[in-house]
Amino acid sequence: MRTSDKHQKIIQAAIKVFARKGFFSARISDIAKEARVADGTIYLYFNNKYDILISIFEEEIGKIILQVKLAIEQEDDPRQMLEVFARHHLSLVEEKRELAEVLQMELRQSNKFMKEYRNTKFIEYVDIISAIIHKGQEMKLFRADVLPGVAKRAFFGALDEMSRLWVLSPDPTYTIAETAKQISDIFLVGVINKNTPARA
Amino acid sequence: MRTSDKHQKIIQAAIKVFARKGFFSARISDIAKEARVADGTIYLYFNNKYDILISIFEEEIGKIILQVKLAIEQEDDPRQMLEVFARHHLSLVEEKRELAEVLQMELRQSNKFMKEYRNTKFIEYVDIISAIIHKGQEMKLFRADVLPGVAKRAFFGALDEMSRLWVLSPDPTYTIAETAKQISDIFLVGVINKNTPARA
DNA sequence: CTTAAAAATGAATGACTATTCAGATTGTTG
DNA sequence: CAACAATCTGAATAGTCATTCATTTTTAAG
Repeated sequence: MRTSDKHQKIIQAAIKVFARKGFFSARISDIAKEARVADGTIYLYFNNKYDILISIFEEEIGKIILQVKLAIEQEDDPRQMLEVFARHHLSLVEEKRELAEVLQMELRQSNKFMKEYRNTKFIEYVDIISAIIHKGQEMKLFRADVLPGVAKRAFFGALDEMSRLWVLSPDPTYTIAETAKQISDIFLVGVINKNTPARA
Repeated sequence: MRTSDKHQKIIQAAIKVFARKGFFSARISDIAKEARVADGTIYLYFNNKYDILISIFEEEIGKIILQVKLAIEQEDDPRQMLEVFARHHLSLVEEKRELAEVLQMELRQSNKFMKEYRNTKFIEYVDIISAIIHKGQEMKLFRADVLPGVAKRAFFGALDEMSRLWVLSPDPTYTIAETAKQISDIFLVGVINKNTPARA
């Protein structure tokens, strides 16, 4: 039967449960219950608990990358591209909150308990920013003395820290669009006030 | 006997073990072995495994806050203060790598498995940045339209993402001083190239 | 050198849960 | 409607470890 698609059902259940309890505290039986299947059924679709987490990373980040790349291709100004990336990244918290929680919390420390696993999808995601910065430098829009390896992390880190906050405690003080604009703005022109000389 | 100071010995051992295996995979017996005490001894000094982790957060972040505040007090220009903060934050990876790993990986997801625990020390740490930004705005050095709640997270996030990278895989491509300068620089004046008009 | 308190020990206990697999159920084919 | 295959089930297994506590060792006092 194709309509039930247990694989997908289990993945979605696992996202919910991992988001709620964290990977280690989540029980297989919790996931099974959430997915409305027997505990044993999970092992027909996944090798073990880690495998479920890895599948979430691979499959879900894969989808996100496709979407973001598509949105960025619509722009031709790197400055706009950064803002679009920012808006997409921040939107995730709103549109797929549970997935965002799992990626925020579990993805980062996955290296610690899954020694062999290299998360290439995640690298691919962050490298979208490198590409934008590189393009900006080629067009002489961005300073040449900006280190791309640092800048991409700075931009990503800024966005991600905001996501982390929102994931931990939703705060409607600033909207997504506003925050995306503000962060890309700071990144582009800085916080310095150019209208007033130093030693004001 | 005061010279042995088991409490401190256990904390230091726990930092090592948590850094190596992560909180959940770390066994109490691992920590005991590392600290050269019996398993049971740990429970004379801590209530349980979580309590060890919380003690690490409280005590070690406390020390860091003191140091950073002291260093920042030496400066009077907010722009310099940001760079000093950046250098301190990044230095942690080099000077206390194992502690940095634990804070990086476990602190962030602690809310997930310790529902009640609010990490006020961590908030206090990040708020050092708010204070700097606020001061910069008061002095009219920083733009007034910068949202302090976003800006402090953006700056902290940028730094922290670099730390995260270094913690995961030490990379001597850029030095700490260089990276600190670069990040505070981007934050202050942005990546835009002012010498060339747009549509270059 | 006692002796009592304090500190430390580590084997035993008790819970917990990922994973397995013998059997049940469901779907398919002729 | 067989008869077989594919899928699913969930109780049983097996291993792991945090925590306890009866006993031993160390320290301090008289």
